[in-house]
Amino acid sequence: MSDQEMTTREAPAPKAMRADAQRNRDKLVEVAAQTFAADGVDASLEEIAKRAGVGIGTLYRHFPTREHLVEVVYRREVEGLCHAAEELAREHPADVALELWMQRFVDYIATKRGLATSLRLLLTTNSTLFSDTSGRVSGAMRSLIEAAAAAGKIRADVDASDVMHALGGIYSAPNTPDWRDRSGRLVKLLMDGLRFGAKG
Amino acid sequence: MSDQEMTTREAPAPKAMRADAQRNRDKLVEVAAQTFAADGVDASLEEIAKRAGVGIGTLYRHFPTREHLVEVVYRREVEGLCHAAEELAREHPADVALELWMQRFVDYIATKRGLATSLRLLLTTNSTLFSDTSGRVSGAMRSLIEAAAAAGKIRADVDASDVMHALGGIYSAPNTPDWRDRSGRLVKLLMDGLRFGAKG
DNA sequence: CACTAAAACGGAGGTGCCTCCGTTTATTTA
DNA sequence: TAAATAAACGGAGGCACCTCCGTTTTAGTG
Repeated sequence: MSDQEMTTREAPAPKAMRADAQRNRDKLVEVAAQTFAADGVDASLEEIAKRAGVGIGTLYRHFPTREHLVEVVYRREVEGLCHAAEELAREHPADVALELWMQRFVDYIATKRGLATSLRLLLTTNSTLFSDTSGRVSGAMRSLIEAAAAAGKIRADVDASDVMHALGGIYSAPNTPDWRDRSGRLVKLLMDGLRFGAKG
Repeated sequence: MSDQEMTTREAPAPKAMRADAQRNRDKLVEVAAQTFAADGVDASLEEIAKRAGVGIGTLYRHFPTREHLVEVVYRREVEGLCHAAEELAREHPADVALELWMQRFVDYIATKRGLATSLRLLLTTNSTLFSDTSGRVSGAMRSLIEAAAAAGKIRADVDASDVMHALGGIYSAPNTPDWRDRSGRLVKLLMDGLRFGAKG
């Protein structure tokens, strides 16, 4: 009711932000996402500020603690994953969309694993973080699966929670160097299983 | 069976330690305990090393992370508390011993509250830490209560878990400046309740 | 004792954290 | 458009972390 802004980009306060502030903030999140992915969540904040082309003071004004920044990056990741689900569904056959999305889901898991360590403390206070994001993710997965089943591309006797459960092994797998490859094979294997007996 | 040492002082490895190493280690723990109590668990490690009269390198050799040091200090605290129970029981009438011990228990709680924050991360991996120490503490309390009850100094229809429960309020009380005083009054009040109806 | 190997010491140095405040820039007002 | 004001910028500076390695000390051995 009282919203006055159309720019619904991620903003900490509902108050409108100055243009340069918004620009810098977006750039910081962008760079932080890349850097965390590449170097882990312990990456230097000064390095992130430098790569984003702003001073360290600016980074700290927007994100008072490292955890704040990590949380925003994580939420953005979830956002991207859910958005990708819609996009893939629009541009590919339902079963292909599902497979491509699951491949991307693997990356998300990797991120989540990395962040979980650094957010463990935060989670004790702000416990809604993981629960509501994982709700959104499984919602996205559900849409893809139902669409694929409705199109007869995969069997109809499974649901999102079954698939999520089948992917559970990714979570517990140790951080071996070939982790990613193995996860990719797991996804392919799972897709074969899903396709087998389609329209049956 | 294979123990070769009598010096059962807190030592990380069963291997005998060089005399100077042991000396420095003990001093560090001693100083760290004081400093953490005075300045909180975020106290500067370099400051602790300096006060202990050793180089920062020595501190890190003995305690690779801050958490290691905090944990050792905490265990020492528990040790002291349990030892105090025996000593007080030896030197005072049973009810006085119990009261004095509970006063000291208040300090222990304060320490534990402070450490809990910094150990929260550690606790997820090493979850035996709090469970086994609190087991020892409640054991000490039980001895004192049973002795006092057996001597007819306090009523016999309460046990350690009742008293622990009654002291629970200390835990949740906010960090007001008069926290300590109020806790002291709570202990006195509780003792009056325990004494009332003794030998009844 | 003198000698030696192994263990422990310690602090310089390189890096990151975070605050503080003088400077710059966007927005509002006249 | 120009001036005024509020907001944001940015980096110097001070402090703490932690590693690395040359120096010192201890505990055996002849």
